[in-house]
Amino acid sequence: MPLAHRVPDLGALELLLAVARLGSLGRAAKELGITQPAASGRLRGMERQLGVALVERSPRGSRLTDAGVLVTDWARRIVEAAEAFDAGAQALRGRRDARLRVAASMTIAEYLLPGWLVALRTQRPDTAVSLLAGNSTAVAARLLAGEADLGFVEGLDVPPGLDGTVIGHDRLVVVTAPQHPWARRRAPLSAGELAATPLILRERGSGTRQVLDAALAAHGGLAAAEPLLELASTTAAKAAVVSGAGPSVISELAIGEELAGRRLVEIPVADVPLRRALRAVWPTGHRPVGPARDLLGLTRSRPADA
Amino acid sequence: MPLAHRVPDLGALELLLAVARLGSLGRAAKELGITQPAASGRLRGMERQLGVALVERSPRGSRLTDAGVLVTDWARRIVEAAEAFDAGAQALRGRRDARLRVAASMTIAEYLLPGWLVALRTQRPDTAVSLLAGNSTAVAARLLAGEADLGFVEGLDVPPGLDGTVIGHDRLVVVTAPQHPWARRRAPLSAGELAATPLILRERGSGTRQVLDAALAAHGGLAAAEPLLELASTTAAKAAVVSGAGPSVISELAIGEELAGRRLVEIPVADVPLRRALRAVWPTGHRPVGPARDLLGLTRSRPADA
DNA sequence: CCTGAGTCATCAGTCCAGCTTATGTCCTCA
DNA sequence: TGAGGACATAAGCTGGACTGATGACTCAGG
Repeated sequence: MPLAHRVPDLGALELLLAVARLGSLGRAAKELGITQPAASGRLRGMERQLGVALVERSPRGSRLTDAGVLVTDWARRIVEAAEAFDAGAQALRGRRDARLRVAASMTIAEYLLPGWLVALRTQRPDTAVSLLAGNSTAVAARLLAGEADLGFVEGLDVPPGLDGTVIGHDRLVVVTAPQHPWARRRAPLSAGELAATPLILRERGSGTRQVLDAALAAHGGLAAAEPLLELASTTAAKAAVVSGAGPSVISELAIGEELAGRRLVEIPVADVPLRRALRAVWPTGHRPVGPARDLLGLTRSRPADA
Repeated sequence: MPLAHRVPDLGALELLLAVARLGSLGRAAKELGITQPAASGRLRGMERQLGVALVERSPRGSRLTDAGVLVTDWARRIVEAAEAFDAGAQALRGRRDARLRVAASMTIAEYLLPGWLVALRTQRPDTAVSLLAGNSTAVAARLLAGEADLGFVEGLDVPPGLDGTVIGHDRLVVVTAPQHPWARRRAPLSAGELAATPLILRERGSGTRQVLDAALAAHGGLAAAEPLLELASTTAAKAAVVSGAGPSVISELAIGEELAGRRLVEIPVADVPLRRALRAVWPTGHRPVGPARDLLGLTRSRPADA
C-alpha cells in the first residue's frame, strides 16, 4: 500500500539521473560518493522493482533505454521537488549567523520561496538563508526590529514603516469538487451567488478571508454568508473541498496540483476582483543590498501570477 | 553532497503527511502498516535530520508545529511527484492483461500522462493501464494493429486511418540561459533573427524540429540556419542551453521547472506561430469506450496549454 | 597480437538503519 | 482510582546496502 515500497528511494533516483547525464555507472557512482558495485547493485534493484530495463550496459558505457528515458524524466520531477524541500529546510533550520534572513507570509513561504531559494543557491552557493514564516504583522515586526533583511507579504497594503515593491499577484479562485453542480455550470458565478453561498473558509483574520470580504463589500456592499466550515489551515480546507464538503475560495498558488489532477475544479466568477498583490518589503530607507538584492531580483523576474 | 542524505526518504515524508492528516502518531503508523514505536522513531529521526521540531506531541495526540506545516507542504510536493512516477511506472510495466492500452508520443508520455493516470486511478482504481511510448508513426501503427486502445500524438495533422480530437496545445518557446544577451532584449525576436541564428536543436526528424521548420517556412519562406548543436534528447538540449551553449526552441511542457527556477529564460518571438496541437487519436470508427473514454474525459477537461 | 584502460558484474563480508515486541510514563475521562 | 489512549524507551533481530577484491568483456594502440 505505501508508496515508498513501489517507488525507488531518492538515492536511487539521483543515481539514475547521474547515469543518464554521465553515460557511465562508474562515473555516476563516483559523483555520488559510492563505489561502482554499489551503483550497479542499486540500479539492478531499481530495475527489478519497476519490472523494466532502464539502462543498456555495454563495455563502452551505459545508455538509457526508451523506458529509461521516460522513467528518468519522471524521476527528475521528484528530485526537483526534493531540492526545493532541501532549500526550504536549510533556510528553516535558520542558524543565527545566516547572512540573509527572510521573513515571509505563510503562503509565500510554502509555495514560492523554495523555488526562489533553489535558484538563489545556483547563483550564490555560499549564501546561508534563514526563514521565518508568519502573518503580515509578524513579518513587519521582524523587519522593523532588524531581525530580518527582507520580507514577503501578501495583502492589500504595505504595513506602515516599510517600503515595498509588487513582485506578482495571487488570485483567489472559487473551487469545488468535480462532482459539485457548479462544476457543470456554463455561466460564470455572480457576486451575489457567491456571497449567498456558505463556503468552506479559513478562520476569520486570515489573509484569504480578508480579501474575500473586502472584494464582496467593494462589489455592492455584499457580505459573505456564514461559512459552512471554518478551518485552521489551507491544507485542511483543500481536503474538505476535495472530499465534496462544499465550495471554497483558495489561493491559486495552493491548488495547482489539485487542478491539474482534477481533484478540484475552478469555477469562473464574474465581476469580483479576487486578486491580491504579493510584495517584497523592507524597512523604509533600507533598500535591499547584497544577497537580499539578489533574491529580490529572482522574484521579480518571474511574476508569480503565471 | 548527495541530496538523499539531507532529505528524508519517501516513507518518512508519507508518515509526516499521515500524521498531519490523522493527528496521531499511532494512527498514522497503522495506516502505513508499521508499529507506533517505528513511527515515533522515524519522526524523531526526521526532526534530528532537519534540525527543526515538526510535531508537537501530547498525551492527547499530535499536531504540526508552524515549521511542521511548512515542511509538510513541501513534502507533499515530493509525494505527489512520486505518485505520478508510480502511476507512470505501473503503466510502463505494461502487463499484457492491462485493460487499457495507451500509446503516446514521448512528450505527452513524459509530461502529461502521469498526471492523467493519477487522476484516472482515483476515479477507476482497478483499471490496469499499459503504456507504450514512440513517435507518431509508431502510435498510429499500434492503434491500427489493435495493440492499443487510445493514442496521444502531437503534431500538425492526424495520421491516416485515425480519428482524433484536439485536447490542448503545446507551444514551442525560444529559451536561453539568463546570461545570454537575448535575455535582456526589450523588443520581441523577429522571425528573421530567429531563422538566422544557429540554435541547439533535436535531431532532424523530431517533432520539434518539424514544427520549427514549418513555422519559419510559412512565415515568408525562411529556412532555419544550420543548428549550432544537434542532440538526441530534449533533456540533453535543455542541459546545453542551461550551461550557456546557446539558444534553443523547446516545448513549454519540458521547461516549466527551469523557467520557474530561472535556469532558463523565455524570449518572446513576434509573428511566428510555434504551436502544435495535442490530439487523442483512435482508429476511424472506433470511438473510445469504457476506460479509454474515462481517460479521454480527464484529458479534455484540463487543456494542456495552461 | 598482446596489453592497458575503460566498462560492468559477481562474490563475500561488514555494518547499520529500521523494524518489532515489551514495557514505562503521562494525561484524561468516567 | 482505574482504564484507556498517546507517546517514549529499550533490547534484539534482520535485511538491505555498502566496500573491496576479482573476473569478464571490448576497444584502441603499440
